[in-house]
Amino acid sequence: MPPLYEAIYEVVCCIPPGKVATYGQIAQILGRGTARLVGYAMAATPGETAIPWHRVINAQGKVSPRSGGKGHVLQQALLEAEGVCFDAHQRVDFAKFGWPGLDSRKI
DNA sequence: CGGCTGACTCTGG
DNA sequence: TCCAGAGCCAGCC
Repeated sequence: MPPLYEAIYEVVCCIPPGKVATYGQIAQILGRGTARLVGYAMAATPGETAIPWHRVINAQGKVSPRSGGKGHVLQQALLEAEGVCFDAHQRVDFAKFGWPGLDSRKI
């Protein structure tokens, strides 16, 4: 596992249940890479690990429709199971469920 | 070393 | 508010 990817996973693991973070936020916390890299790093996730990849969404507050898979549906289900609510447009309210990890920066 | 690919983000219409 | 186009970086042939 590449260092950068591992760092991304580590930050994602710091996201508490019931909260969500954006790709750009993760990249900003790391201080390295861009939002895309974070997304691509997620795509490279084995899935067998305990990485809460479902807590990472795009800047629009919606889950990313990954290539040909139904993972976004599972992602929504996992988030709802943690208490994250979606609106009629399948959007998450960052004011309520946004991860203030960058703002607090107490990690 | 060069080129291709990918779960994003921003700006303009 | 929604759609389309351009820019970007790391990893892997």
